[in-house]
Amino acid sequence: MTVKPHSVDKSRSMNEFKCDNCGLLSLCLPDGLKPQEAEQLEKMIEKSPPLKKGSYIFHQGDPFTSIFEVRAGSLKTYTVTNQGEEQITGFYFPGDLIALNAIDTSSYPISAKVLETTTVCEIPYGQLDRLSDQVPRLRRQLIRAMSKEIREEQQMMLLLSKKTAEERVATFLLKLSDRYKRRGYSASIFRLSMSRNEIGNYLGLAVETVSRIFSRFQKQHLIRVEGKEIEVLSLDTLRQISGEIRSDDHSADAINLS
Amino acid sequence: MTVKPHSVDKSRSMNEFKCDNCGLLSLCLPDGLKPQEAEQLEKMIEKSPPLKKGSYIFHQGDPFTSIFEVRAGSLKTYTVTNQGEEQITGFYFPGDLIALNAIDTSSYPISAKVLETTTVCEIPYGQLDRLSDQVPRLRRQLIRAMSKEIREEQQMMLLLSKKTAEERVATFLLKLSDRYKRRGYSASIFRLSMSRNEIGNYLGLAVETVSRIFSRFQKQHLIRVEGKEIEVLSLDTLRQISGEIRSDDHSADAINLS
DNA sequence: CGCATGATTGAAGTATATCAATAGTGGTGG
DNA sequence: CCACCACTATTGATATACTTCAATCATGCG
Repeated sequence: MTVKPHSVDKSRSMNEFKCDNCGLLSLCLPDGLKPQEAEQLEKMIEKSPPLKKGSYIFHQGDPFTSIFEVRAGSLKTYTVTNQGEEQITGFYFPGDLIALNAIDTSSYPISAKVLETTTVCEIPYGQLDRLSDQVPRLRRQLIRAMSKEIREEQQMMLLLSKKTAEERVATFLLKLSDRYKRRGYSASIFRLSMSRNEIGNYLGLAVETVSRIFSRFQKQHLIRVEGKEIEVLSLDTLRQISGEIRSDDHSADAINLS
Repeated sequence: MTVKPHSVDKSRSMNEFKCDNCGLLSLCLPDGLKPQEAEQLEKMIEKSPPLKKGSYIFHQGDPFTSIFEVRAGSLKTYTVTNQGEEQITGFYFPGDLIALNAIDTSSYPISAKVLETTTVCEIPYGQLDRLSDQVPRLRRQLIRAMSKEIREEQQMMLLLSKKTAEERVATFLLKLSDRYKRRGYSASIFRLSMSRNEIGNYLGLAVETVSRIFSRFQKQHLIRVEGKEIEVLSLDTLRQISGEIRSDDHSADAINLS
């Protein structure tokens, strides 16, 4: 099932794949690159064949060679503790970059496992690094992506350290909703590509707790759950529960003191 | 008490400060820079006067201008939730870089508050970014530092999500020990610059729990606590408790134990 | 020095985990 | 295409690690 980085199919026919809508150029590189720069980048990138659910992009401990970008589908990354427990460190969707945490190491500190049929782009880091010398914009985009990742993980620390189970689940659903929305999909109806178990693992909760809270939210008509299908019925209420008030901009928002 | 970034004293006499032992050149930039490169970097960096305990390097929401490096002392960074709760995201010691999470934002997403008399170097990011164009090594070091930060936060996620209170405290002490050791101080005797409250906040525990576990560890002769003074009596046992077995080869790639 | 703040220790409460049992899903091969 | 089986999800009952509340003790700063 494992697909090693180097085993990514390099024999794709030319032009079958264009980086035009590649995340490193769009989502991850919002400023865009000049056509010429884009071409250089494109040359070094290899697109994987569709990877089946359960296959690995890389395993924890594998020698680090490349970062990856999700093109389609979704995946999870996780570390394994010495006790053999798995801790999911993130879920990734099209446009997201993976393995930014491996850049200054010799081997991947996490595993990346595909949640549904997924394609990724492999970006050999050595080449990216070299190209960065010539294309400052590329370097900037990489740094931006990393900075963002740091912030998101700090948000996770806050979630894991301070939030109740309900707040966690609400936050999780909102985050998903937002990510789908940014990608042009519905913000209110989507399909969870991860299991309840994986959600619980990620959120620091038992499966049963996740399940119970889904049921509770459904009873309160905040969401409609049907297996992996989720419909968010009240983003606003969910936002209140999540503890992220996010008053969009007029942020004079009073302290919501309880 | 607040010291805004722009208010950092720029009127220091020349040569009172040398970057030779600056973390961006040493700890954070292990490969080192060529003398000429170092000089360029040095020119843009402003060293703060000693900042007193309780003062701020920057506040959450302040416009982002610079990253900072701790030169002496220590500080904490934290976010504030909408409910007004504080979540500490990290403790920083000499050589550590702060505000790597702000690079792609217009304002600092965290506050940085000094825990004891501390000096920092201010590195205006615009200038650093420009210099990075000319000095690839600099860019690489920045990226390395960020990659490492991402990994450390993932370790924190694991800690917060999977570890028991005892494991958390043990892990915390080991991490501190390791950081002091790397800086040339004793790995077994050191002074906690943060309060029990701050430790608890960081580890996702109540103060009382931290206190109790300190007492318990002391009773088991794993540590000796006397206020803020800590002596680690059995690194090995602590390591076992921490859940990070680390088959201890003193590796460069050491488990980035958080 | 003295008082506010931080630390410790004990007792009681609670959110969530764990255990357990049932129900639902989806993938596979006959 | 259906039937089967393993896996995943749901729901309830019980257990527990940690929090919260409370009271005392220590510390260090003005």
